[in-house]
Amino acid sequence: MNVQLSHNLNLAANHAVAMKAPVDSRDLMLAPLKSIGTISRFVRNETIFSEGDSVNASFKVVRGAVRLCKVLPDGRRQIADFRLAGDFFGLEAMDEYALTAEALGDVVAVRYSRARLDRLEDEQADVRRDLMGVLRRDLTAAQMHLIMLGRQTAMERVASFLVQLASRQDAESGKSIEVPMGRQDIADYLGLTIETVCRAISEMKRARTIDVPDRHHIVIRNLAALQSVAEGDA
Amino acid sequence: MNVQLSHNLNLAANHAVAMKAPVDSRDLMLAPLKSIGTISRFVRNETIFSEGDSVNASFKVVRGAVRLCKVLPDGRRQIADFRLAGDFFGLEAMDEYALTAEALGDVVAVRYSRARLDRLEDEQADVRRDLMGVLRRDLTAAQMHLIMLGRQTAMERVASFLVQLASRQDAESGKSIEVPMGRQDIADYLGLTIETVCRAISEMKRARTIDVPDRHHIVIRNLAALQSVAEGDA
DNA sequence: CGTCTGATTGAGCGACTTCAACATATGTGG
DNA sequence: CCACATATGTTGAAGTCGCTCAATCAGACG
Repeated sequence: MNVQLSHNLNLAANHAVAMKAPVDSRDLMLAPLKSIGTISRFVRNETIFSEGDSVNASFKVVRGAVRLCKVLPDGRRQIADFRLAGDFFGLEAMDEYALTAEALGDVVAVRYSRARLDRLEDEQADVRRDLMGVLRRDLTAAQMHLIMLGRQTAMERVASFLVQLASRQDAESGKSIEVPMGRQDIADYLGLTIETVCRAISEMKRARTIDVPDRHHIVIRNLAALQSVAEGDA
Repeated sequence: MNVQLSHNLNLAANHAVAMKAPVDSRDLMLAPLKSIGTISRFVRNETIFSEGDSVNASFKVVRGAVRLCKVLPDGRRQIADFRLAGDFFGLEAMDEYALTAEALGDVVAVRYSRARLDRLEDEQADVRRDLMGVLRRDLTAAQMHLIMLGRQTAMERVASFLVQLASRQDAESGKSIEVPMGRQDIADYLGLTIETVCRAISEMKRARTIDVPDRHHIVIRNLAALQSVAEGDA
């Protein structure tokens, strides 16, 4: 199951693909880490760590999904990223976490003590090299997210988000994708209100681009059309 | 009304700190890099590398400033970050640059061949460890930028930006800060139009929070007030 | 000077938000 | 298993912040 990852990971120019690695590469990498990780479980909406906490561990999602967010004093919330099965989080923190990590649903994760992780990195050069690759990918994803928040319209953001999810789940036209987060989480990730997200989804439904059998599932009826909307091809 | 605990980070200040390496650490760290770097010069608006180019080098700014941006097919532009003296850039790229790097004015930079850099990292563990720290700081800065674009108003963004600049230049109330980029660059960094940036600056001028002797200099008359605006304390 | 580029200000508009009502799950105790 | 409660999602109507369009201004430079 755990095989050393070749670190020549391809990062496609494609926006959505750039945000997430191909699914099969996730479990392959970083076998040496297994020796120092311990399993942690979190229930729905449980806080894994909070902004400002001193850093003593990083994590990797095994099952479930996590949101990384920050809440402003007046309650405004922005989600920086979601972490799904196979993703690391808490890796970018220096001495204090800059973001809060919360379980979207029930979560199983591997916890890596920072002290042990640092030691392992010193001992095994390839561990640090691979983790550096993880940071690079996260930074590139954050930069793409910046463009979305700074310069895309509401429709474009929602379409981009769905393309991202679809890409992550290898879904083509006709397939159904799982949407583990609620509408409010999507809104906070996209820098919109929940109402605007709903209206965008409804409009795509009307345009026969997607179907929504239930809140947590969306059928991609026309992926090409979705991508066009995401890119602003009107 | 309750003042939040110290762990509730001031967004703008946090962002600024995340962007800023202590000045004296810049030249001290990564001394081994000196052996493999070569000096490059770029003129105002020259492209250093373009989105999609295959990666063969990373850089460190010696003098001047660089913008990292992406342009959408229809011309919309988002600046992901500015790099000032002492900052690395192009470090996050995997096999293709995801962003375009352009010289704001005339720029002197050190160019590190990726092949040599990779080799040096393999040979000297502390080089890779330090560069990982750079990536961590960049990622944290990008996450703070995300919050700004997703959840702050125009006034808050402009104020945050000025606080950032001031922090980077160790400026207190009464001091003047240098603004190396034009209004359009500021707008594209903040996800606003140039007009909105102008109006925000004018309003702060009217409120006696700042003075603008010329386009490339701003006097911070009341840093505390500026920070309040940045945090949305109305 | 006149020209050019970048910055500033004003007027009107539109996309997204806000506020409000309603709908659809999901869960709980009787 | 149903009645009710709560959370989450959807739709409509009205308001607002930031954008667009347009005119004017301020330096820089030949």
